[in-house]
Amino acid sequence: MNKLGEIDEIYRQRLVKLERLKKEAGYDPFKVDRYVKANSSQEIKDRFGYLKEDEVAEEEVSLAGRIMRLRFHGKASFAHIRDETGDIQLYFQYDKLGEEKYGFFKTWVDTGDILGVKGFPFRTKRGELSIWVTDFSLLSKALRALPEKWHGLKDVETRHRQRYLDLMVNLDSRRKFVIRSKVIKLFRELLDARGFMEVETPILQPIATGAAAKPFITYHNALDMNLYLRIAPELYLKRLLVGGFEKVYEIGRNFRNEGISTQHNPEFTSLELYWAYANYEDMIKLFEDILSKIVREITGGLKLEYNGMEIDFTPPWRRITMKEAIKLYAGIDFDNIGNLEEVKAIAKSKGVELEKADSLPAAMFELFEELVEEKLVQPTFVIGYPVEVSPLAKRNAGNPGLTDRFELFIAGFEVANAFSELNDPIDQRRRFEEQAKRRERGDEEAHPMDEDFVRALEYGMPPAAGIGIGIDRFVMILTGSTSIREVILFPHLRPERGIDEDGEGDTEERT
RNA sequence: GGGCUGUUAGCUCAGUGGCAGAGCAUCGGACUUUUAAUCCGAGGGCCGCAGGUUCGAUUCCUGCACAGCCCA
Repeated sequence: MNKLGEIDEIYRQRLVKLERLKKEAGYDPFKVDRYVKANSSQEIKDRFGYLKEDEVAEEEVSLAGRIMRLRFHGKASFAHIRDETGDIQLYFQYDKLGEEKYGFFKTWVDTGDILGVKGFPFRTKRGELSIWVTDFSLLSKALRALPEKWHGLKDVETRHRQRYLDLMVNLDSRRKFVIRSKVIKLFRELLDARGFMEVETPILQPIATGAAAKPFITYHNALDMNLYLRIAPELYLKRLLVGGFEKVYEIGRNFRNEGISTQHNPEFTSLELYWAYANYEDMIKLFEDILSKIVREITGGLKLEYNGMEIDFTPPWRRITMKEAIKLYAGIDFDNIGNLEEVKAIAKSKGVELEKADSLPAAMFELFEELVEEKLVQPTFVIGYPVEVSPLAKRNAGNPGLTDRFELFIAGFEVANAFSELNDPIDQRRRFEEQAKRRERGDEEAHPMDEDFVRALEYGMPPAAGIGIGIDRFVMILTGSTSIREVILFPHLRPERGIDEDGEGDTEERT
């Protein structure tokens, strides 16, 4: 890896070159503060695609970007310049530019430099649309060498630590983040068009609730109190329904103090949405619609390939109860199981050690996570979640042991979690108390009591449905990424040796 | 947290118990339509870090760090 503070041969040469450039040519590339560019490489390729070989356009264009490759041939040279829209070839010719300008180019311009360019679009003898350069400005210099032009930058660690390098040279990586941005924009557009209002609720919370997860703890000096980074915005958004907003959503970061994996980053982005006077069935319809529209907008169709699986987003998507799913995929029929000991024995025979489960429904949920989730490749709404594992969801009218909840699975992992919201303050208090008992027994992920939230429900919350969607995971599926780190610009990594190492242990000095 | 694998030049990678290698990149030279341009020449290394074994370790062993994958 190209370490911070490390002076290699190329760096040293470039430093000397920069000093010579300032002295001998009287030019400081870092003093340039703007460049008027009228065009982009993609626009030029689109507009002048009609040019035949050796044909030169009459219109002069200007663009700017990074020099990715350079080929000097005596008195004529080629380069490829990359801007946000892609690459285009530049042709520098002695006769066109004159001795001084051509000499400047040959002497001072390196790969990696940022160049502003004016010239005429033309097509070369070999058929590549290019710019016949009439003038250029060196806008910034690169002191470090670009990664190799053919193999590029492959090292995953460097790609994540130095994302700027990854984005510079790996166009597929750029593509993924463009898609990510578009997906978030599409959510906003589709929700705003349906009358939903985007809101912002606290990230620093006095108690961390709304999900089963361990929070990060931080400290507020002036208030002399601990605060938690939110694990979910859920309870604040529901307070807004109590307050009278009927359709709200929040797109933002949640923080969970848990392990890191290809599907988990300590901070991740969710969309949470609450919809008064609707139930979870309405939510299923809404998100079948919205998600399939996004898939179509991004990929141009409703089918896509992910990790060797073909996934078909054509609605309606399959619905299955958790009990049916376990019967179908794990061969365990809960209708024929009488007690916890029995299910633990069956689970063991399937190679699953039920550790946390202290009730039949909890065992069912754990078996589902262990044996079924990964098999749900096509978009599938799993319904019929036990009330024990759904402390914020409304009970099913016909079966009070179950809740009106669904989770959406795609490609074998959970993408969304939704339910008809529990709005009975008495039941909510009881369920918080049940969770509190779990905490006392050592379950750090159980919900703490939120007295103010219960008080809010006591004023009356309309019946409502809510949903939380993992944006990162959805983007993984849309971009064909098998690791969440591929769709997070700066994923969490341990400190790099010799760089941010001193970030540990000196917190006192920074207060 | 556990297991496996990896860490060698700016990048991508070979390699060996006995002088550290290639391609690209870089530097010098030639070349006025190239496409991984070509040709001639040159420089560049804490072989992740720390110990151990050995006459000798980049190589073998142990520990540590970081990363990737799998499992929990």
